Amino acid sequence: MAGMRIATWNVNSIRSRVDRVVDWLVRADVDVLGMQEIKCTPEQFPFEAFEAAGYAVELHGLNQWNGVAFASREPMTDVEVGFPGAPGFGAPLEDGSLPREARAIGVTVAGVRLWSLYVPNGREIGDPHYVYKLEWLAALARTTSEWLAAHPGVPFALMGDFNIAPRDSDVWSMEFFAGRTHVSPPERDAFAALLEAGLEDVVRDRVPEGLFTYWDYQQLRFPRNEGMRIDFILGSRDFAELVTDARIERNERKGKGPSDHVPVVVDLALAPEDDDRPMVF
DNA sequence: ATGACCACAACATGTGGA
Repeated sequence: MAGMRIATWNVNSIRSRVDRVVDWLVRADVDVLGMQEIKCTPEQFPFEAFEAAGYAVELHGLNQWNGVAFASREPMTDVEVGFPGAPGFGAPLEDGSLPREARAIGVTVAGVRLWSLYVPNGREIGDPHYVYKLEWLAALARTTSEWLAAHPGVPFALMGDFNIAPRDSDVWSMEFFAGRTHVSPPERDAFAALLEAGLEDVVRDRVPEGLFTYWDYQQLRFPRNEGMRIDFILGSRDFAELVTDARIERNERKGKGPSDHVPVVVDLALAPEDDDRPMVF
């Protein structure tokens, strides 16, 4: 294949939105979609709608909370659930460890390593969920750094709902977010550590400033355009060099029954295999 | 019009989202 279209989307329950998601996949001609907040187990996942549209699915879902997945028209290999060092959260298990939540799944497609991530929310600054969020992100940065060092030259990307607005322009009002999560310095430092590990935001410079990926359902946030940019595709240098275009699909927030997040899309140029493509001199 | 929360489990209302 000469190119591949990759997207990430927090779908906020796949069972309540499968028709919208699959319709968009086909309409937008997406090859690989990373989903977050599927909110279901494998037994509950609506595989049929994806398969009928030509997509295979790999997922990590434990219960009605969180849950991440990939849908792809190209073969997925090396499926990995959770990442090394990811902390758990909640009441300790019998062995004293904490339960691991369904927040990370990795796959390889056409030689590109991709992760679909749902970063913990954090709730309020200082809350145990906030501490967990920061520890989870620190572990992610460590593992990313180690993986990149061990796999030189392999295009790699983390994509998903990071629940962090790294710049003031990524929220509709810094006054509104004063003292709240998503914009606090420790969260922004945790995001910066991912960039220091060797990743870059491959979408930002290709979309307008102030174009958000999330708008709360409440208080007319979408029609007032009071949103946040918290969904990202962070690629390694080898990944970034393949990117030819990027989009935020704002229109998917419109209409009946939308997710509160919209898809983020990148197009990759892949080296053509020596197959059916005529050589052009 | 882009429009005044939504999804889950469960069946009343609590939890979680951000």
